[in-house]
Amino acid sequence: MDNVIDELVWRGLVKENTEGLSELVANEKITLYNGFDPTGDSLHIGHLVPLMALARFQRFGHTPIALAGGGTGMIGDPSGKSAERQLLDVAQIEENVAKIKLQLAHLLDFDAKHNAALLVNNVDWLGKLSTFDFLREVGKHFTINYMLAKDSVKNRLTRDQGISYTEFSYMLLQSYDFLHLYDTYGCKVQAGGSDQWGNITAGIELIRRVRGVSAQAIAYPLITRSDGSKFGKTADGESVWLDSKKTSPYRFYQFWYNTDDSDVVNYLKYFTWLNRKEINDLEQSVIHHPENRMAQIALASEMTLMIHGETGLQSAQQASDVLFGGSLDGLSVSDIEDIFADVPKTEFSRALFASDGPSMGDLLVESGLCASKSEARRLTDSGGITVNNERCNDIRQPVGTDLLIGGKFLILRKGKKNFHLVRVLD
RNA sequence: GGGCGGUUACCCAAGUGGCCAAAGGGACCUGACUGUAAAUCAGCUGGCGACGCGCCUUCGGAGGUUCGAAUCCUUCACCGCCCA
Repeated sequence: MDNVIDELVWRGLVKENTEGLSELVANEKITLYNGFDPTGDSLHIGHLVPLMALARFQRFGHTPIALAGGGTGMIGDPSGKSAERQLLDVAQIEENVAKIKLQLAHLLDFDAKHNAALLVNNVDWLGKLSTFDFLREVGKHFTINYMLAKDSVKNRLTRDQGISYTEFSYMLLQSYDFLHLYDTYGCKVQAGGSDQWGNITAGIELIRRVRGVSAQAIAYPLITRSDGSKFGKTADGESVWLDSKKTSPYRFYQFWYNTDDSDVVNYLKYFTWLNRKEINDLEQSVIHHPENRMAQIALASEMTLMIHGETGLQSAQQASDVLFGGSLDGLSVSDIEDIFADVPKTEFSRALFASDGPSMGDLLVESGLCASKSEARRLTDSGGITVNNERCNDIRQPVGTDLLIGGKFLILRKGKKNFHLVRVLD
């Protein structure tokens, strides 16, 4: 495959694109950018589609720019939002951008010889832009009619809360970003999620008017799951972060491993570096031997390796093998420490276990595995609780030191997948 | 500003004096089956306890009537519709 656009089309990543895009990309090594909001101090897997796409452009010799919306983040993009957003302060955003750069380095090559990726922050130029200049250089080129016609604005106009002048102006700032990057880096292509299309085309419009150049754009589809639920959240509704402190490598691995059969091939295309043949083989495997889950394993491994490295992948796999493979027999104390490093844990003092020890119910609640004693009782009665892989039938059962593995650990499990390590401190 | 209707648990939604910790549906959680899937079936979903039984806290907020209030009254707040 010699054209990045064909590659992206095959991967199902092109939702919209401007007409001249293929030709431009085929004829020259371009510089393109994709913006993202530094609203948190970590990226999550929802950011992966555009970032992986940038990385693919880079592998085809193009130069990617990741634009942190430090300035626009202080304004709030109305796209896809039903209500006015909270404004962030400068210091917070700076801090977020610094942390995010470390994560970007897993995906983009900032040290490449010819086409090193760039990370820029639009507060650097938007912060200097005076209202006066803004109105003369940007505002002058847009009619209100044009702006009102954008979906992001239209949707908000029909709502009671309306839209503030600030958010209404967002598309102009994003347009100015594009113009600035064109002037500074010769950046001719903007990429983004399809919800950004309105803002992106506004930028193309601005460049056409003030520079007479036809800039190009590509928009990625919104990633959906076959059952219609939102991609990127765990079962309990939490985001899956790239930061190992927020989402452990084990949980990260498990997230991908649990992908539905009907989604897994698409995800391999969207998120991994596996090539056409490898993915086709995995697709066959899903069709003929779904129970082997070769595709899920490949997906989970590739993603964990990319984000958490060799060590992260190993510990995630080892933990998964032990936790879902069965027996805890024969594991040493240090094995357990390693394997359960990624599992939530609680530490208790040895004194607590002195006499008969606490009751199972207390332990379940104290460890946070169950929200209340009522819940602990319900789950125990229905057989959903195990201690050291032995089913527990009575929450009043005292837990003495004799149950501790290696005199130190207790492995609590709720249902099939929720593990919790109890560690006794001397 | 005036009139009417509404506010119930995670969400939708019954309930209009005691049998109400509150129907039903969705969603979640757990069990069985399985492939750490999907589908299906079952159970469960305020809290505490001596757990087939009792207690405590909940029906927008605050007061009140009553032996007894989600249910009646007063008042406040918010939402919807109609009239100005």
